Amino acid sequence: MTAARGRTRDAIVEAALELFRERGFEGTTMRAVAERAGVSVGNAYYYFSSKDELVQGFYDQLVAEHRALALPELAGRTDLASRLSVTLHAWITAAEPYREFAGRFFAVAAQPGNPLSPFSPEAGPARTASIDLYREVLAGARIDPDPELARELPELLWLQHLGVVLFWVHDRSEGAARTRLLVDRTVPIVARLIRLSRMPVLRPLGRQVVDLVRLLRD
Amino acid sequence: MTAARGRTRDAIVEAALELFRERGFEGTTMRAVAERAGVSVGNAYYYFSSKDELVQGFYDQLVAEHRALALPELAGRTDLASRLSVTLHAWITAAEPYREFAGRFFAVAAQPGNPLSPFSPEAGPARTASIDLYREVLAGARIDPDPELARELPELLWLQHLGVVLFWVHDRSEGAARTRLLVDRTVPIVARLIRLSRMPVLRPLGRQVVDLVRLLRD
DNA sequence: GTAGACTGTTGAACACGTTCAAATGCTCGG
DNA sequence: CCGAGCATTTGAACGTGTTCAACAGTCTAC
Repeated sequence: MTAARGRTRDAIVEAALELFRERGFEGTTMRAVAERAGVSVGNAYYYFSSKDELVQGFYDQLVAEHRALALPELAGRTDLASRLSVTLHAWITAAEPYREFAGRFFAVAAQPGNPLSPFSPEAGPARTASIDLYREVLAGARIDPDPELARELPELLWLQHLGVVLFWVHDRSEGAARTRLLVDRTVPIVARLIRLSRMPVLRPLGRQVVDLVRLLRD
Repeated sequence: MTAARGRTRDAIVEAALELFRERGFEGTTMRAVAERAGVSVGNAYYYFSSKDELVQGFYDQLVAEHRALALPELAGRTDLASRLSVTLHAWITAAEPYREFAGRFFAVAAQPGNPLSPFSPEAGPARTASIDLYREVLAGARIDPDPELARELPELLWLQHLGVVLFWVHDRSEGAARTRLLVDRTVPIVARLIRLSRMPVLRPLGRQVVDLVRLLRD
């Protein structure tokens, strides 16, 4: 019975997200998730092979919220620096409610081989969605970078995004103020580098960076 | 009895490192550590407040081994790119025996607030030692970077080092071949950027980077 | 030398993530 | 309608990291 299957699954995810918000990741026990979802512990494990896997739902949701928040801000802007800026700030805003347990969560995700790692196959859809957003950020900007570099730029901007996330996770400042400052400082550097990428002196550098990204991707 | 205290502590660290090597981090139980060290479980917790904390010993040892391996290679070299290269390759060599459990370990270390985080106060000595090594890497090279930038370069190179470590943790290739490739591709980029840092067009960029590092450091 | 305090040590007990054999419900060919 | 096969569900049980009340050993002050 597929409908029932879906209902049970959804109930478990919903209960988990609620509890994560209420008590954080560590503070949430599988027994509590099962109880709130109205199922047995074993049943939760029938659908999710580990506690870690329960947060994939949160993962997907965050990407969607980020997009929903960023797109309206992007409309009408053509300057790359400002497009990048609103996109990164939108992420910080979208992630805000999860700050407390995000640390633990991202630590889990940082584990190699973990399905929650942003580089894992399982996270492929969420990763692609995120990279695509940066593709749109670039598409709407009046820029004219080195063409070779241009092809890798969405992925490069996504890597910048990951860097911001990494910083955010460690950021304990009120309202993630330091992360916002980091964004404000980083964005002009990146925008300037992209603008300069056509300069003859920097051409070889651009090529090296392109090679590097391709190596990273396999 | 300070001597006994030290002896017990050492026995626990030693047992832990042995077992980590034999069975990995996850495969090592606190009960096994305590048994091999000839103490009770509770006693192990008297000295180390968690299993995670047991790996601080490994941390310190690795930094020392890295230095010991890098210094002889550095002697006689004056080209920055090659000095950077041998230093990073030396780290990969030093870390090789711990590849299997390093993933779990670094995941723990990536957790904000965790004493094992490279940014934590507890890891201060190991961090300083590592940054100092890069200070020496720079000191022995014939380079002439923007002076403002020069002051932040050791820390910047250490950040590059962290990036390599992060990649290495996820690298499953034979003999960490991909990480070595990454180093070979990254080092020329960094060396070129430093060389170019005096160029007028790049001056403002250098300043922005310096500001950024200072922000990161608090 | 002894009382008291402090340091070091013990192992049973706890809460948790996870597993698994067994029970229950569901589907579909006959 | 039956029953065989499959999907779903259960909760007790296991092994783990961690805690804690109790005990033992050592030092200090008198």
